[in-house]
Amino acid sequence: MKSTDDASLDSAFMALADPVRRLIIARLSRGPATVNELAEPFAITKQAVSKHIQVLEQAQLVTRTRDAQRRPVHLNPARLEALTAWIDQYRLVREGQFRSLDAVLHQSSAAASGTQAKDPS
Amino acid sequence: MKSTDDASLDSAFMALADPVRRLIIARLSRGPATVNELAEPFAITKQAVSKHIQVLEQAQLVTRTRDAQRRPVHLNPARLEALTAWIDQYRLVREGQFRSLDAVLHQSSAAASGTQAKDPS
DNA sequence: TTTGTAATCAACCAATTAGTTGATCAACGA
DNA sequence: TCGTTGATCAACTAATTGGTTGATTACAAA
Repeated sequence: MKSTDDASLDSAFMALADPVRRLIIARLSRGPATVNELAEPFAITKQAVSKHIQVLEQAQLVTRTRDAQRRPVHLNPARLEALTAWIDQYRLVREGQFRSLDAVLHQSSAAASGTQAKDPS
Repeated sequence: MKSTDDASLDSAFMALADPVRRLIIARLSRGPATVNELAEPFAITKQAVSKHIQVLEQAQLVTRTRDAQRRPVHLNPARLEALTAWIDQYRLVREGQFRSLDAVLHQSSAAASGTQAKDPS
């Protein structure tokens, strides 16, 4: 199970695509917390927050431990790191290079093969 | 308009939470492309890909230029950078520190105030 | 055992989303 | 002007999501 699986990235980015879940992440970066503690700042029910945490857990962005009837939620920084790793693949691409070239690209794409950017992998 | 607005992060992470859109990003990192070119590898209609690109454009992850009847799509690496910036806020958090501490945290949370991690902002 | 608390499960609703098909717009080439 | 190509718009369907309320499980304290 690589940490940059397609489905894994799916669930992780999806999990972060919600302001409530991002605030939960921010809160957990200052230490673990229970569902009740996490739910407090929000104007939604505890059940709704519990669902959000399930989403984060499925995305492996957080883990839960067991302690009596409490189930403290912990941040999993390793998974966040996997996301930056994915993004960095593409944001490090040379920027302006193609911007002025694209007018030529589609014109020559049929005629001249090899001028188009080819897969550098 | 800061690049790390709440709504802005919303749309950006949401945009990346789809394998088709991530593949489009990957493709665009090798240079701009038209909708038809981007749609080719996928088993969905061109209209569907056009919608995906609209999502990426709203998230400001890509931009479009105008060239005759073609509308080449370009990657916007600056926006990707904003995402890594957000993530890095939280993934750089000290890891193991709280993991062993949380058993104490909830026990002392009611009695001793101030021992709990408080907002460092 | 009974009571109280932390959290989840289950069922349901409203809103959004990804995809489709069909029609339309815009620009080029003959 | 007419036909072709690139791309979007519009309307619709099926599936998913975020939220609710009410019931239930698990544990601890009395």
